[in-house]
Amino acid sequence: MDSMADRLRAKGLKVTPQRVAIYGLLLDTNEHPTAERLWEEVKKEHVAVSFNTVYTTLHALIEAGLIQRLHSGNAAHYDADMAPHVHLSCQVCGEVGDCSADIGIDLLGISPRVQAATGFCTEKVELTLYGCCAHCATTATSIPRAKH
Amino acid sequence: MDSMADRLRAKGLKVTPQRVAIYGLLLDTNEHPTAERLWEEVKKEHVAVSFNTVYTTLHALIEAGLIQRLHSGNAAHYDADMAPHVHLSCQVCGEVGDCSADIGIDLLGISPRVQAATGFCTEKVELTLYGCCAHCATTATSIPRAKH
DNA sequence: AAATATAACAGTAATCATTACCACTTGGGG
DNA sequence: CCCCAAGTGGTAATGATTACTGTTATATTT
Repeated sequence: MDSMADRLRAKGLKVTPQRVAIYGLLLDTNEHPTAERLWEEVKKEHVAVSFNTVYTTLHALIEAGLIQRLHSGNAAHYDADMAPHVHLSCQVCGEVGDCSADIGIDLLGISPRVQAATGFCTEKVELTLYGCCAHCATTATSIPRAKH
Repeated sequence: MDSMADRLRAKGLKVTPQRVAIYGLLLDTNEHPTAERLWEEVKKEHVAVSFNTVYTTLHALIEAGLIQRLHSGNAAHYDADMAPHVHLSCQVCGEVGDCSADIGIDLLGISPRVQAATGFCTEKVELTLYGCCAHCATTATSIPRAKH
């Protein structure tokens, strides 16, 4: 079967408990945690792992094209969903989520049009909306201050 | 006339040589420099300014809604053009530019649709394309290594 | 299944961007 | 012209990320 381990091996990456744990967590969640949050989750799970290894592992997974890194604030967020999609970054709670709804944007079609118009060769498209998520809007205790 | 100074005063900001220099540079260029690059440019111009002041000034300008901050890499880039537009981030030379061509994306229309679908209240939309700019593609001396 | 080469891990230290702090200076309304 | 809130500059601190190095585990070979 096409397990995580197979996918790792297919990219020439050794299969270690740490990698399986980190990649598995990213695949299971539809949130997009930061490296630090991911580290806490991994430790909570079962696996002893250093903070450094989280970074190096994430870097290895990015190089292998298995996950992507999002520039959605001051700290990097990581996403196992490689299909281009819209991200919602809440400036109050700091969470980054997907926009599940179809908002009629053809993200895939952008690259060829830009290439034709400007000669820019696109490798990755990132569409991020910054604002206040529905949850934080209701529990409006703190004033939304943009804390990039 | 609607000078820089007037715009600063209208936002309750004092007009200092440092602010005029920094804001002026951002208005003049259609590049989107980082804070460090901006610092070098300001010093080159005429004004003695500390690196710290560049940051605080940029922050003040952002708060006033006169410029915007872009999350287009590891370092922040700044843009005096407040209209939502597409950015092209070259992973080879690190420059961030505008996509002048119309690529048929309705950036303004996204916010209300997302609000209706998910309840997310959008304050700012950022659409960035990561890849290799036309210039770096021709002078292909270095291998494009995604540094993120 | 043991040996071996190679890649990964953990811990610390270093780097880079950004922010905080505080004493001193300055713009601009009264 | 004077005063004071706001701005500036210098240094120090923080937070995120990367580099380095000795040790350990994986996958492959024998």
